[in-house]
Amino acid sequence: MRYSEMFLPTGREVPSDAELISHQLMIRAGLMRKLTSGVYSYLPLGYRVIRKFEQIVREEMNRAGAQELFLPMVQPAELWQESGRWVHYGKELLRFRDRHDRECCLGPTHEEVITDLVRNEIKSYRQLPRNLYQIQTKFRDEIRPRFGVMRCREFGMKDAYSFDMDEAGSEISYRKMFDAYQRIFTRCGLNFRPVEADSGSIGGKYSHEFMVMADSGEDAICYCGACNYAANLDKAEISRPAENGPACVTPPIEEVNTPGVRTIDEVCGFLGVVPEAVVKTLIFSADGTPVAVLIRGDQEVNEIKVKNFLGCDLLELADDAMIRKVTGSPRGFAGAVGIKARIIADYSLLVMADCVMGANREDFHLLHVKPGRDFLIADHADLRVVRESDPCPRCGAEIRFARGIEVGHVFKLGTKYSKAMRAAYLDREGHERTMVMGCYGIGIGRTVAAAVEQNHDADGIIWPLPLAPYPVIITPVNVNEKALFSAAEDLYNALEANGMEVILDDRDERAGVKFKDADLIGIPYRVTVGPRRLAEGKMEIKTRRSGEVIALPVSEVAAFLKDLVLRT
RNA sequence: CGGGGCGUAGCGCAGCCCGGUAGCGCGCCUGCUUUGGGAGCAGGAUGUCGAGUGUUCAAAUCACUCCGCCCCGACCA
Repeated sequence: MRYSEMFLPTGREVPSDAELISHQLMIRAGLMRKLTSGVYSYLPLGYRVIRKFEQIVREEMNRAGAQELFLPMVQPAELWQESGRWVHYGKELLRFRDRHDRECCLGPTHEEVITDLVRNEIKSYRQLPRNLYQIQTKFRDEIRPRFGVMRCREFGMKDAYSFDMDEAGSEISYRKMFDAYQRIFTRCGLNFRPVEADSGSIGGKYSHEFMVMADSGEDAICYCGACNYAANLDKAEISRPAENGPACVTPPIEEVNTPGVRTIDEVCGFLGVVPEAVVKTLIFSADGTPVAVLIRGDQEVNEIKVKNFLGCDLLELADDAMIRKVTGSPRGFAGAVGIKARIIADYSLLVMADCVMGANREDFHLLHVKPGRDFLIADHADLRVVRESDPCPRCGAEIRFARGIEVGHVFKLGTKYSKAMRAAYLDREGHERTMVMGCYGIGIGRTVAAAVEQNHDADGIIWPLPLAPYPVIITPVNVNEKALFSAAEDLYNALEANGMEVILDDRDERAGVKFKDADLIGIPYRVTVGPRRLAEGKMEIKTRRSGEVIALPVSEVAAFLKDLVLRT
């Protein structure tokens, strides 16, 4: 393509509303433009990158035995009512009514539609397993879109759904997708890591997220330096302590006056104790029922773990009214002794035998409280947020923290949707059985943004070759020098004849301008056609990533480039 | 939704406190010179100052309302 004919608006100014470097560069390099909050247009150059990535995704999905289809974006409310998500999905689901006043929504994901399709068409074990996928636009009315295409409302996603006869089959399907994802992100040249994850509102048994490592990533992950354990911080497990508490003699409970002392810090300062000796009592509302969660004073409750442990739909910190109801006191003095709520405790309580906690009485705390003696704990569980000092739950080695961008997620759904929507088949014996499902997503635009986040320098984007919109740009230094320009054109024609995607920067601009633009848009190889080298019968090839320059005889350039580009 | 910030030319911004003339840099158009890392000179075009209402002889500037965008918290590919 001739640059002069391209729709490629580049800019030298950093857009004022872009925070992340990938967002800034994607705007400056003319890859995309914002239409409205969380909604973006891809320009020709950006769309090329998108299509490159989609092609890699397609190839690997097909290789893994999945089949591509295309599902509707507009979906009827009935399906969502059937799965139960019409109520549970919340405001992210964009709902509207058509002219007949029928309730509809824009698909934020497609479990309902695919399950409906499959249950209508697949009736026999002979037709299983199946894995169906699509690359489609999703709409999620995000609370707060940000970071450009990284977290937007309308976005492209590859979503795949597997249907198996049983759990064992589903495990195999899951593994295939896991492996396909490894290949996809490896082919893109990304530094990534699969981590164990919480399955969130999509539901299901367990899942892995694929994280592109980036300090700017929204997700915190931890991983083990010794074994291959890695998990989202929300999910990271903490082992149950080995010992069952110190065998000390705990003095009887003592109630002390602590006027206005509410927080752990204040309690420690007032009573002269360390946070490790204090028990924090948090009152949660689990689907409206109060639950007291106990944890050591220096530690933090992981609400996702609490939610999963309780199996509730909505978990939030209790309001003042509920706190007063179960503790008989205002916020800040809750404790386990005499509380009118179910008590669950983090494992950290197992080894506490003489602790400080709220007295459920305004301006009072208790000393020398012993769990088991002074109150009963219904359940102990892993309920806290991991810390860097925690050992790896698998091998006990040191754990490390990092940040990442979630570009893919694989879920084992079990029978959550197939049961609710009655997706069943007849087995060999003629018995009706429920299909076992899995679902597998990849954020298309987000992966591209993550690639930019991970591959750029002060001059702009550095595309990994497999994602590059064009692998090569030819830059004649002066288009007004006939011999020079026609040498550039000859090379351009030769490469195009070879089926290569190449830009000829035929603009009547100064060389510096063209170099800056070529760097900004991140083309991996730039051929500079200038008078000095051409006088020697040579052209220069500059590698964007390394900055390395080599000069080759004009006659060898085309073959050399073809080799470079096809080698990968 | 709660908290904070911003809206003036295609982009980045100044002007607003203290009301009276809309400005700078980049980009864009024309011409000449220039041509290996964002050229120089000369000339030129471009604005319902986010929208509405009010105060005033007079509003980008003051007041109120609304809208949009961005950032910090609860969601997820």
